[in-house]
Amino acid sequence: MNRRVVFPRPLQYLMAIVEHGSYTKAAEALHVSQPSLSQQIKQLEESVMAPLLVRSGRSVRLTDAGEIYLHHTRRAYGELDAGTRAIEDVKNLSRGSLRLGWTPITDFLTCDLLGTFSMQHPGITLSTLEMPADDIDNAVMEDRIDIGIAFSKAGTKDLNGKDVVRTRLFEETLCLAVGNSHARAGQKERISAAELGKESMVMLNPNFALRTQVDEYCHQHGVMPKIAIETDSLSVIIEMVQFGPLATILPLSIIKTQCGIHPIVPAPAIPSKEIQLIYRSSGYKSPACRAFTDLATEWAINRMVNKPRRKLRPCPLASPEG
Amino acid sequence: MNRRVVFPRPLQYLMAIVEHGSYTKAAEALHVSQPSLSQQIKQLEESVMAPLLVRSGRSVRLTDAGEIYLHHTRRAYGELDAGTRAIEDVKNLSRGSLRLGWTPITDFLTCDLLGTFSMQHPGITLSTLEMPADDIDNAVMEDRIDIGIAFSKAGTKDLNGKDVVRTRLFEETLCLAVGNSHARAGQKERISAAELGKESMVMLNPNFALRTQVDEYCHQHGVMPKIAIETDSLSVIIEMVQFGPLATILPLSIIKTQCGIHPIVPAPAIPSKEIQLIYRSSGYKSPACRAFTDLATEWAINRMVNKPRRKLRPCPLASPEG
DNA sequence: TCAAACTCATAGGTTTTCGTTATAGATCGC
DNA sequence: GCGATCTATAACGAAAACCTATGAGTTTGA
Repeated sequence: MNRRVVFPRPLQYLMAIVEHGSYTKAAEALHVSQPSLSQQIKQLEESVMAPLLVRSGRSVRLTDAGEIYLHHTRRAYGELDAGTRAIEDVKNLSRGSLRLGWTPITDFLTCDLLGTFSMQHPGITLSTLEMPADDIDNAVMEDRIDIGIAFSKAGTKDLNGKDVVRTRLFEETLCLAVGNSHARAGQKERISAAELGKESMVMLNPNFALRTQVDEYCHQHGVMPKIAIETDSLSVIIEMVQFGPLATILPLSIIKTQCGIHPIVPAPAIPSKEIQLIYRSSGYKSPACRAFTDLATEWAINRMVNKPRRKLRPCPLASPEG
Repeated sequence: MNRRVVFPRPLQYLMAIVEHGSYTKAAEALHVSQPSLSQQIKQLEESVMAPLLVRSGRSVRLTDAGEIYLHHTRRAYGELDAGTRAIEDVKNLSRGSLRLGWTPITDFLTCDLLGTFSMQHPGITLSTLEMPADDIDNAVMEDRIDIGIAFSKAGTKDLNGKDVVRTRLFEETLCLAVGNSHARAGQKERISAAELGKESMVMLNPNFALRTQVDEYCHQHGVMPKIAIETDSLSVIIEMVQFGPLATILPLSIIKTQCGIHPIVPAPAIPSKEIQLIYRSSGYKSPACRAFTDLATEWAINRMVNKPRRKLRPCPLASPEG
């Protein structure tokens, strides 16, 4: 009889009495006085409006009703016992869930992190939501997601007193990317802002942080980018660049992991952007959430070290590797 | 939230808070003050050593652990709720069990009663134990069976102060029984004790009440019965009589229900014996037990009225009929 | 058969738990 | 920022659970 399980005393007593076949023995086992059992059982019988135990001199036995009621009692006890053990599982990270929000860019950059986490904690159910960068802060605040992964927001209201906190994971430098058949394929030299303005580009929609970043860069250097195609799909961009004459601007590490596209570093570098973890600063953080933030920072450090990485087809949640 | 169900208050509160999404609303619904909920939930969280609810200003939400624990809580609640409803079933006789003890003779006389009961209360699980007449009283006292059906015991210690009571169901007259091929087949006249002593008989073992009864009768009339075969099986006896030259002595109603055997009434009648219901006088009687005794007395009365009955092969628990 | 031992039930007093009121701290909407 | 709303805390009172002492009924063993 586990004291740690929340369970009605009368029912614990009932089980113990049947188990020991005697009020007295059960009382000893439970470290309570025997009259306590008498009283509690009496009240229980009144509450269910039926006798549960027959006290016939030598032995205590179950009535018909008692037999059936005890069966349900035991099942209920097992259920609550399982409940407390399940809580342990949550604490151990052998159970739980984690809702992750990220953008169409950051998923490419961190899906490996997700794979690592999933492998380390196979019991945690991960669910990811792709969403615009602007939504992520709200989603965190409104508790639609536990953790967000996004680019740092451009200066505007960096920490507006809300209870979300953003921590740096790593930085990404932005490069021009061209395919194998592109005229600049294999170019080692850096490319100037002016030259960059001459390339036909496939780019993300202007509501992406990455796009506004590029637009600002071009504006600062007095060039007007030639946007051939706009899309909200990173896969589309990569596909177009891989097999066509169009260029694009993407984080360097994404370019490196994709087959058939090559980076060309711009001469005045495009200001690098921070990839950040976004989560509630105050309030409850589930064990899974805490574990994820811990793993993420650790992973970001290792990422700097093991820079060379295998080329991958775009595939969030792909097979994990260091 | 049913007050009649035995269930831990903290868990009832937890369910209500989640249901209403607020401590205050749950407190109103439960007709308790709001601080009660705060305290109980706090204690519950301490007892399971994990936060279950996140109070984040506007809304109250479940934590990861709370989600899982609530699931188990609801199941446990349902289990105990089902338990109290199951007790109602027992009282309604739509569930329950009844253990019946009888002898190899009385089962033939009352299996129709059993069939009737089973049909009236299909939810009651009947289990029958065939046992020597002498065991039945002990079995009732030791609560191995709920009800016994046996012949009245010959005078000896009729009611020896124990808490078993015997009530009369009906009486049986004992007759000589012969098969179709027997010399006396079809005899209408009564048979004297002396003539009876000349018949070769197949009889029950001497430890059966019926047998001792016959032995006494013979002794009183100064005849020595010719026992050709002794057995403890009534079926064997009937089989032997049906298809052989042997006779036997059996209750009249058994003879009447068997094909191919015929009764011959002895001239000084063998003292008739009472078939009795045996059960505990004091202590708990299950609803099923009570219902059975009620039905049995009613059935015994009707039995006297509808005397003619169909011929049956020996078959306890055969298809019921009036 | 009787007494000792054992069982559960009951009564009265004590401790613990639970519930309530009052109030403080925090958050949300205006 | 201020009022409204919600939860947490504190202190007190009510209810319950528990314990000791004792009684009634049974069983055991001499």
